Order: sequence, then C-alpha cells, then structure tokens
Amino acid sequence: MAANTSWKPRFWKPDSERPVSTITPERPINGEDISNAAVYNPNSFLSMSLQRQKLPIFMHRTNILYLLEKYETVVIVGETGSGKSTQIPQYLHESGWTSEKWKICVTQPRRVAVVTVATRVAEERGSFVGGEVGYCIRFDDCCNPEGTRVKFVTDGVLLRETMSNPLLSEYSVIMLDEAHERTLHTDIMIGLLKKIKKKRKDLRIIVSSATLDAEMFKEFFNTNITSDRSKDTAVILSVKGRSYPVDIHYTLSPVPDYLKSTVDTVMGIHREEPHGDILAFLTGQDEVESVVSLLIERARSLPKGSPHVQVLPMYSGLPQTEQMLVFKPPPPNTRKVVVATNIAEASITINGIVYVIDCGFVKIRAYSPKAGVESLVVVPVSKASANQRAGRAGRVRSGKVYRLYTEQDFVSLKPATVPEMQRCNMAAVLLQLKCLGIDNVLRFNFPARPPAHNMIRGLELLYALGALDANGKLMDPLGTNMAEFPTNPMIAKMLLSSGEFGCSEEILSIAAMLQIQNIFLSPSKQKTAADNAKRKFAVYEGDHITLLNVYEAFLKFKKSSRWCHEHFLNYKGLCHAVKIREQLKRLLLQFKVSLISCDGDVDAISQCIVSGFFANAARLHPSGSYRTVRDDHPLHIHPTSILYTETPPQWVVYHEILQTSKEYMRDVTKIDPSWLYKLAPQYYEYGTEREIAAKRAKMI
DNA sequence: GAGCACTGC
Repeated sequence: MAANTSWKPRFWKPDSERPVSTITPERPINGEDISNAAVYNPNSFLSMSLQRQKLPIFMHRTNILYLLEKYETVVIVGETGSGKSTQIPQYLHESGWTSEKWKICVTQPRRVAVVTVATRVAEERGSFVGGEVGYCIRFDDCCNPEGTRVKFVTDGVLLRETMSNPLLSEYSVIMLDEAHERTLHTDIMIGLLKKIKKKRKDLRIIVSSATLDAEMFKEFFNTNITSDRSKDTAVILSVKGRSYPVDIHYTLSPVPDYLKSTVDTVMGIHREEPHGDILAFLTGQDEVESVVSLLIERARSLPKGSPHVQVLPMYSGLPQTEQMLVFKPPPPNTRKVVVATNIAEASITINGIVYVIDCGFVKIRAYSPKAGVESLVVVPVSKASANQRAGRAGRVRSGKVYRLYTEQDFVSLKPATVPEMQRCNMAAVLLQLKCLGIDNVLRFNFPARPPAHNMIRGLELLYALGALDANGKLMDPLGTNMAEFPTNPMIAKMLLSSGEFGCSEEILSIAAMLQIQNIFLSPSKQKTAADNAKRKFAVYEGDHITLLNVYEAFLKFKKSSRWCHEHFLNYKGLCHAVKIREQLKRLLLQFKVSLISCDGDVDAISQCIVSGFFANAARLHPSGSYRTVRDDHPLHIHPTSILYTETPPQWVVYHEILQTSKEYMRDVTKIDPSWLYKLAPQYYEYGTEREIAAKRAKMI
C-alpha cells in the first residue's frame, strides 16, 4: 500500500533533522494561517476541512502546538466529542513534527478504536490507510515503513515495539489516548515513557485523560522539583466536548432487586417517555438473559396499538450474529431496548440511545496473590464509570439516566476503578520489564504501584520457570525468549520446551486454543445437543487434548463455518486460534525450536504441559475435591471440564483458577505425579518454606 | 451438575 496523497500540508518539512515545530512562543502563528488551511486542499476536501474547524478542539490548535514546544508533556483533558483523537495527530503532522525521520505515534486501548480513528484521519487527509496515515494492531499491520508518518497502534503493540527499540527512536511525539482507562498496557507504557524521557529530551508526550487522573499524570511526568511553577515540564490543557445534557434520576431508597427494578424502569420509560432507545447496564450474562426474557414477557402484555419494544441482549460471549442486531435501527413504531454488560460502557457505541438505566454494579477481575487465584467479583461501580454510563444517553440529543441507587450511594462511590495493574497477576509484566533492562522491577516507577505481594508471587513463578536466576537476573536465552511471546509465561515456557518433548506441532495448537474464550457454544435452547457435540471431541486425558482434537477437526473439515455451527463451536474463535498459532509458530522458528509432531503420543504432550504448568498441580483429596500440591489449597474441577466425572484422576495440572461460588480449575489435564519431580525439581524438591524465603530475599 | 466483566500482545 503506497502513500496516496495529492497534496502536502503547509508545514511539511521533509528534510528536518529533528522535530521542530514552526510555531514558537515568540512567533505565534496568525489565526489566518490555520483557518485558511482549507485553501490548500483540493476542492473535494473543502467541506472536510470546514468540518474539522467546527470541532471544539480546533480553537485550541495554536495553544496545543505552543504548549508542546514549551513543555515536554502535555496532558489533554478532552471530553467526548471534542475531536482530540482525530485532530491532534493531524495538527502535529501539519506543523512539522513529522519528517522522513520522524513519526507520530497514537495509542488506543482497543483494536476497533485504532482502526476507526486511523481510517477517519486518513479520510480527512484525502488519503488511504497505509499511506501517510497507518495503523498497526496484532495480526494487522497497515503501515508503510517508508511513507507512514502518523501511526495509530494499540498500547500493547507500542509496548512490543519498545522491546525491539527501547528508546522508541523513530517517534517525535507519542500520544497515549484514553489513558484514564488505566489498562495494564497503558500504565506500563506510562512508566516506560518516564524512563525513556530521561534519555530522550526531544521526545514529546501527550497524555489524553479524563479530569480525574490529569493532575496525577502531570505530576508523574513533571521533572520540576522546585516550587517555581514556571519551570514545570508538564502541563494540563482542558478542552470542552460536544455532548447533550443528561438528566440524572436517583431512587429515593435503595433498590432490593435491581433486576426487577430494571424491568420496571424500562416499562415505565416506555409508557411515559417520548421515543428514544433504552440501554440498561447489568453485571453479567446471566442477569442480561434473565432481564431480557422478563422484558419480552412484559412486552407481550402491552395494550394493543401502543408502540412496540424490541428487546436485545449484548455481552461479549454472545455469538457475533446476535451481537450485530443491537446496531440495527429498530423497526418503525418500535423502541429498542438493549440490555448489556459493561461492554457498552466504553467498548461499543450504540446509536440512538436516549435513556440509560444503571444498576450501579460491575463485575471485575480481582487477583489474590496468596493463593494465586483470580476471581470475578461484583462490586459497586466508580463515579467515573457511572458518569461514563450516563454519558451514553447524551450522544444524539439530551437524555435521561435512571440510577437504581440513591444519591447518597452515588456520593459514597469510589472516584475511579482500581487500575488493572493493581489487580492482576504480575508475572508477564515483570518478565517484560526485565527484558527491557529494568533489573530492579520492584522500584520501577509505576503510575500505580501494584501490591508487593503480587510482585513477589510473579517473581517466584518466573524463577520456578527458569526465566530468572536465583538473584532475579533474566536468564538468557530462556527468559528473553519467553518475554517475546504474547502469552503468559507458563504457556511461553511450555512452547519453548515443546521441541524437547517432540510435540511442538500439538503444543502450538493447544497454546493457541487456550487463548480463545467460549470455544464451546451452549445456546440456552439446545443445551443437550451442544453437550453431546462436545463429547465427540472429549478424551479421558483431559481438556487440553480435547482442545487439540477440536483444533485438528476444524482443520480437517477445512475451517468450515457450517461444520462449526453443527458442532456448537465458536467459528470466529477458531479462526482466531489459527492466526494465533501462526504467530506462535513464527516465534518458535525464530528461537530454533524444531517443529515436530509426536503422532498421538499423549504422554509427551502431557509432560510438555507439565513443563510449563507444574506450579498449577493438584491432587485428589478424600473429600472428592482437589488440593494444590504446593500449599494444600482446596480446588474443584469446573463443571464445564471434560474431567468433571464420577471418577476424577488422582493428579492433574490446570490452566487457570476461577473463583465464583467455589474455586474452580479450568482446562484440566491428568498427569503422572513423578513428572512433577522430574520436570520441576527446583520447585518441588527444594521448596521448603525457609529456602523459599531465602530465595525471595535474594531476588528483591 | 455449575455458570465466566472487558481488553490486549
């Protein structure tokens, strides 16, 4: 894909050696220079340019460019609809921050956002994506190494780039968009950029954030330690957005059952309020489905002649075709009611929403380092979340939000959700940081420091896997190679040792399949049929080999979507697994791991799994449940597992634990206990408490 | 015989 621009922006400076903007404090640019930008465009782009000038951010153009000259970091508080994501990169590009040598990089937390923003910007420039404007997300690189000047990426891609180019030396400006979402990758990038800035004074950083985090980000990057504000190296700029007012309604007293209240509120709006679609937020799939069926029932008893309602569920596990329905406009004389999980808070936007119902809760992942267990818990939303949800009602015209809690409850909510960094397993992050040359990870400058316990647990695992030595130093090549994998370290280890077990072909398929959620579909109306279909792939050894069978059958039936449909398999997920497998295979080849098949030698495969997952070993307890081998922690086999039978195996390894009503092991495989000692002697033979404590002390 | 928010490399 070649660059396809018919015109050059006015401040284009192809030969500049370093990024120098033409705008300096001493020589502020004339208003006319900017507002007449349209003149330089071919006529067909005239209206596009005028549209750009109407965006609220436009009046800040000069100021933004000025601030970027004067300060090293600019924190932009841009409300939704301000145009910051699409316009700021163009302002930079137009004013000399790009050249043959320099690019601008803009990150987004989500893939869709990367593609849509890049496409929009390319359009506005009269160009095509892959020319001067490009994007790069996993499995989809749409950049031209020679021609692309403005590059949109997911924050995860930028993090990977940092591993091959630690100073990010091709960029003059890096803009982190939606930084207030505080995703794991954004937070790591923020910490890294602070470190990179020490060596790259010329690098400019733009952090786009909501009001709440702005001051924190500013102080994080500000290197001025004096009280003289004029020496600050970071600054905040606020830009008004463009959205409609939203009326907020609270309940007068706490609601005993928010499912019932949601149903009542929907029907109340439908009876009394003018036309406009409704979006209701609940915490999980179950809740969504039950409210949907209650609503359908209630809708049946609507009086004749009154407007209809169309009730639609929306959650991530819903099959693609059913998800698409919520984006379609409703039939005439019909009000659309979308009942959704948190997916509708930021990840997707549904047009036409005027009324929002907010149950006030959200389901989030929490991590308990003591048992190394991740759990899903329902907690009250944060104020930021509640406001984000409310904002969904003000996109087309002024709207209303019905909060199913009292105003006092709202006031006592936490200001923001705890950053992901503080509630996840740290092993993968720590390995990446080590790989970036950050030896003392415990003192790394995180914008939100993770609990020390989480870090220790992560370091222990990395040591047990052989990625770190007893002093916490990165092992070469094992540790460095493991860091390259876009998987958790246990999978990476399993993949890297698969050559020695002679089953790399099979392990590649298993590793790819473990990355996919909801492989086995189970539509509520055809549960038994779905269960029977699943059983066709099942084997006595467990879930990993079953996944392998599914993958191989998928290939055997030529990746047929019809075959998937007949066997209740997630077609899109399986296609994704094929792509992931290709990527993992490239990495294995790069690290000279031989690609061989074990031709059905299940023991070889199981042993290879143990080489990565030995820490997740459990044995059957007389009570019928399991206990972890390491610390006797009680666990159960998840009912969706193939090994959920009357005669469960004595010893198993599991892929992960999920705590809901009990602590369940998901994806379980039968093992021979002697493999644990054989494959992980350092973990099981020398694991007395005292020695572990000594090792911990050394690593810190 | 139980039930899993959402991203991302």
